[in-house]
Amino acid sequence: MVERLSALAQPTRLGVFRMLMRAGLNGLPAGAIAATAGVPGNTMSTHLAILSRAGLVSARRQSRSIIYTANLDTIRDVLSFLVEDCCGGHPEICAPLIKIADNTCCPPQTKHKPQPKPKRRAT
Amino acid sequence: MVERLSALAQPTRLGVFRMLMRAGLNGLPAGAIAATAGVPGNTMSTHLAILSRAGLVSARRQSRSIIYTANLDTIRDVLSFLVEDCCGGHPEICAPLIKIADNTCCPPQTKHKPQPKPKRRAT
DNA sequence: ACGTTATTTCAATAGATCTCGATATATGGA
DNA sequence: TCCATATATCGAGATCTATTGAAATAACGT
Repeated sequence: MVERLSALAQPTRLGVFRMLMRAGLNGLPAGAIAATAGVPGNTMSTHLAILSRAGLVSARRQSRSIIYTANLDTIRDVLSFLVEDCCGGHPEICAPLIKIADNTCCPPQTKHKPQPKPKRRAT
Repeated sequence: MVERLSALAQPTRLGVFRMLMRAGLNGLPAGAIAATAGVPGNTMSTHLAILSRAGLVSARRQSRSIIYTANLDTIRDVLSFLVEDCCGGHPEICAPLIKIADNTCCPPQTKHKPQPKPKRRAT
């Protein structure tokens, strides 16, 4: 589990992981990922290997390209692990956590990204 | 966000975070946390400072002890960030993620939610 | 004030990680 | 086969992280 969190705890890799989450089942080839992230191919290859070793992404070859896809089951395990037993007999405490899936992951219909709420006035 | 994930990507700190998630609103004093984890006080203090700077835990003084508590809002943001836009128009793909809160965080046998969930069709 | 307990901060070292040039491997086409 | 494309692996230097002894700070009791 630490390996999985470590894999995500790096700016380039976190960006790649989210890119692949959005890309869905189709995934993306290594070259496109590197180009989008603005990182040399060999550097990205190292990062992808780390994500892959952590089980967060899967790779398949398609002709000359290697297509990477996010592994939903693994990320589910990571999230579950973090909130495991958090309620300790007081489910109401965890109410904020329960809304994650419905509000963020699979927003009802038109809603997509959570809009940044204006907390303070811009100066 | 990388700072938050980095804070969790270390065995001692991940253990402490989960310990505090289970401890709930009462939290635990630094000394007890260090003793339970089997780590010297100053080492644990460093780890707690990292979790605190990342916003994952909060600290309050109570007499001579410093009581640490997990910050549920922050961990919710972390989880949301990871699964953001994961569905890309195909909510069924994310079905595994939707079950996290209900199955792991607040298991059904102790379930007692403040408001019902008249939401999507479950399978 | 003094001593005791609880925790933090400082400083130094050991170890791990990030990046990228050079090189190697794999695929497809002529 | 030879060449071009796509990606992976190696190696080394720079940077970051983890740990802990020693010293500092904070609160309480006497």
